[in-house]
Amino acid sequence: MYDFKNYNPKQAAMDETRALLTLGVKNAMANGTLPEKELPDFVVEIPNDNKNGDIASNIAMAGARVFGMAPRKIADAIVAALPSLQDSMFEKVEIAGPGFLNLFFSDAWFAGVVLAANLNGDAYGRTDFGAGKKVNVEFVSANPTGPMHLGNARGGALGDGLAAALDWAGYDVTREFLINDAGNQIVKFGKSLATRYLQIYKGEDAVPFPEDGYQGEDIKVLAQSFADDHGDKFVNGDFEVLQNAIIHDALPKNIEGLKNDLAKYRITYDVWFSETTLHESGAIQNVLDVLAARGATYEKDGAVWYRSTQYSEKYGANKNTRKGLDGEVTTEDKDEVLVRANGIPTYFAADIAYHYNKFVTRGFDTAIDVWGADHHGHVARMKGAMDAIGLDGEKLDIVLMQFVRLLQGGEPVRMSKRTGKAITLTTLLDEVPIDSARFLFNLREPGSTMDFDLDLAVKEDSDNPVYYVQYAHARICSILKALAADGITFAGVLGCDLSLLTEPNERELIRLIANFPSEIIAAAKNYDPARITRYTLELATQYHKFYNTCHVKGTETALCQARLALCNATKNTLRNALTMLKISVPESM
RNA sequence: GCGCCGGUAGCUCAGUUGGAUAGAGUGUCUGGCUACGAACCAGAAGGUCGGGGGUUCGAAUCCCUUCCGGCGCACCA
Repeated sequence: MYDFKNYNPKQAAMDETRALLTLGVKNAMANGTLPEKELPDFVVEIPNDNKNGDIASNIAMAGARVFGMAPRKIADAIVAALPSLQDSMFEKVEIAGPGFLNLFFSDAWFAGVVLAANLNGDAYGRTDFGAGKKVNVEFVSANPTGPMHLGNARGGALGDGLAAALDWAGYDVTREFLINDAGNQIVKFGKSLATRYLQIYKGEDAVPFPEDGYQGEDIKVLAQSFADDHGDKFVNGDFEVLQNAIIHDALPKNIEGLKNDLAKYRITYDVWFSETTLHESGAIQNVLDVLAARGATYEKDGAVWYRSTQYSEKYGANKNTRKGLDGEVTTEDKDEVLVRANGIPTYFAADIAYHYNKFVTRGFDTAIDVWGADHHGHVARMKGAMDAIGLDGEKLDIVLMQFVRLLQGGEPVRMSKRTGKAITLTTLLDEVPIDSARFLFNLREPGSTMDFDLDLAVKEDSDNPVYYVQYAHARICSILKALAADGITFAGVLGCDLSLLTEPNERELIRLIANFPSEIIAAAKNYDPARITRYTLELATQYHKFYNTCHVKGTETALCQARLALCNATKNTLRNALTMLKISVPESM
């Protein structure tokens, strides 16, 4: 009888409104109160103020020009021609203001929300919106040459939250980390390590440190560890032999460290993808061959170039423009090198091969990359490269994440990976509760720069919004316990008279619960999981308001049970939202 | 010079495909625990939506222009 699987109360109401109004217009045209014209585009929306209805439409205003009539007259004609609302989700329709049609939910709609949120339990919020399409979400992908920083903390919360939202919205999601274990930065890593190793035996002044080397303390620690295991046997040997040996020793340790830190941050990946495998398997060579065969490359100055300018233009790439000393502006193409004159492929070549692997080898419908804003110059040419190789650049979506500014004592703390003075993710997670970090880093949409207030994050009190949300859940659990102590238990939603839930704060709470599935879909569609975090704040706020105006304990049985059903619906929704974000859901605090 | 992302209350930020009186938190001020947890709630004050044009029934939202802040324009990744 009750099947609420995938039920999305908000969307259902909007769909029904559209169908009703469309039918109303058709009926009005059939009975002559509206002229026979093509149905205009119109909007169905939720008004800011529910005095203006639960659902509103501008159909009468949108049709003013087509029908050649005043909006209010059109509205009258449509309302008169509507079918009976008896079995609909609505109890009445009003005409208001310049011609808005405002629809008000019936008791049945409110009851349906409470039923769905109770009966669906830990699946409430899930929909089949994404129809099982395969989506790859790649995020963090920090260089294994050093510790992670605060940007990675934000990228982690963002990517993991996005993956969760997509999962709940009905996509088949793979979480992925690309290990950049090849290329120049690894060579630099090796040189830095080897130098530190030699300095241990010869003294710091005897062996100059590379100017562009990694300065961090972590390099010294890794070199010392290598020295502890192998002694001085590499000191007088070939530098490259030492370099390779020490990379081979240190890199797995760093990768293990990345995995541990991310696991502590509650991020577990489905795939850890090694860039080296692209070099070794011939995947890069294959991509170079395909691009060459399609005429997308040429040779110049001993290097292989890709015609980036030509392919990336449709994705918004621009040419280089320079202003000379004489004030004359010149423009030039910005083609990219794929294979250097020394025969080594660039990272760009590897990246094309990597995305080719995602789409062709592994068959993802969509690939989403979460990148720092400093990589935005790479976006257009990466998408263009997908077209160039015969795929579709539109299927590659890049989420650009703006920077994090760390605040401590109200002052910004500057970070720099090179000098090694940054606050690392490891340090952060030692100081800040994980719940707090995950919540705060996922509170802002990706496109805005965010401040991370360290003083606030470590606060375990009500200033910290995560506790406000968790407290709402603890309060619900507390009511259940208090009632159980009096011998009262929740008998289940099916026996409740949900039409008793008529207080404004009850209705408002139900409306918010109803939004949950739509909120997840919006987060998935807009690649903005921060919506979920903000939603938990709204829901907690409304629950606290309900709590202060509507008592559960001490009311007569039927109302008490109906309110228990509402509490349980809220509890399920809060728990599902927080669990999605991998934030804990305490029963008491 | 070219491009990307921002600019909304003192501060931090929401604002859905253009909709009705632009919202919330925080801070300031005033109230509410002898009924389920006061880590809460209610109320007050606080706005030229950076500026200027335009599009239309209607603009924080779309277009043009301009100012300010962050970032990017490598045979680096």
